[in-house]
Amino acid sequence: MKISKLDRTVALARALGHPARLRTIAVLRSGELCVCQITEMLGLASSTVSAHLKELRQTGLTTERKQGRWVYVTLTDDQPVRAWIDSTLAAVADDLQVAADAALVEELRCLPVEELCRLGFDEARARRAPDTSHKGATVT
Amino acid sequence: MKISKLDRTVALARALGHPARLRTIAVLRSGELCVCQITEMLGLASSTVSAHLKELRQTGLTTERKQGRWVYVTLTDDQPVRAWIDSTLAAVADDLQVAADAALVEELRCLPVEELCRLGFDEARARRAPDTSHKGATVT
DNA sequence: ACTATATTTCGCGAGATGACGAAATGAAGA
DNA sequence: TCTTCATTTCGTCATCTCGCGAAATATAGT
Repeated sequence: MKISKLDRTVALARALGHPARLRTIAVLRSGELCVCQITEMLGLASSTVSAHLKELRQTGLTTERKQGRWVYVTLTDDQPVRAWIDSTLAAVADDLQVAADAALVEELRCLPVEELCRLGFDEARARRAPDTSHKGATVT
Repeated sequence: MKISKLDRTVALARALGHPARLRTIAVLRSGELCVCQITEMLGLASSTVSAHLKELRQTGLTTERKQGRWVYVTLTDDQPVRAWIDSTLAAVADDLQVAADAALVEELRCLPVEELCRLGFDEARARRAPDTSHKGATVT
């Protein structure tokens, strides 16, 4: 038997009911990201991030695309789901953490993915601009 | 320190991320209900229902009003939250379970609360219309 | 005061969740 | 083919969730 609308909606709500997943969805609004970029932003073990991304994918909130060694995550193009995401994220528009995430990701996009993955943000950035300092992803 | 927008939004999503709570919110759209009516609809132990209602209240999705021995639950009048609830519940508009809940609650409203609480739905209903049969709240 | 009873709180057990590190997988380049 | 390495899967552990019944709380009526 098919999954009911009720259960599907519950699953969607649960999926956004965790800070790491909500932050991920929020930051994906600016476009697709590599798994290593999301991992850097969240500051969690890659295995943990993988599990979160799996849940987002299985719930239908995101889709993934594999390109070489890297996996890129995008928001679903399902319109009703996108609309619901938007209405949920409206509440975090001016959240400090979400803003910090967006700013960090903006920087991450400037770095070559292979360097970010291999070295981590601080090292990769040092190669590009050795004199600036790094603010962590987590707001205190 | 105050709770962040992020954490509050996560809490809201989590609160709707359970069938019993989502069904409760859905059925409250038709107006306030007594705890015993919600308990009858969900078919769960009253202690369990009490815990669910506590979470909905603490998250700010509902408010409660005590009248004599009975506690009546209402949706919050906070407009942004109401809007988010509406956009979430749009997805379950045509769900079987949600429709069945609405129909059942329609009947429950016709019964005096004191009889429903004391006897349960079947007994209370038998007193009013001894020859009709009862469809359970749970869709199979 | 005493009883009846609607609801909440408490204590507990089974199962889900989320974190991690280690090991497995799979694609790119040498 | 052999190595490298981004990502996933697996095993484990601590914590949270959600169900229940029993006991506590609080209110109405006698």
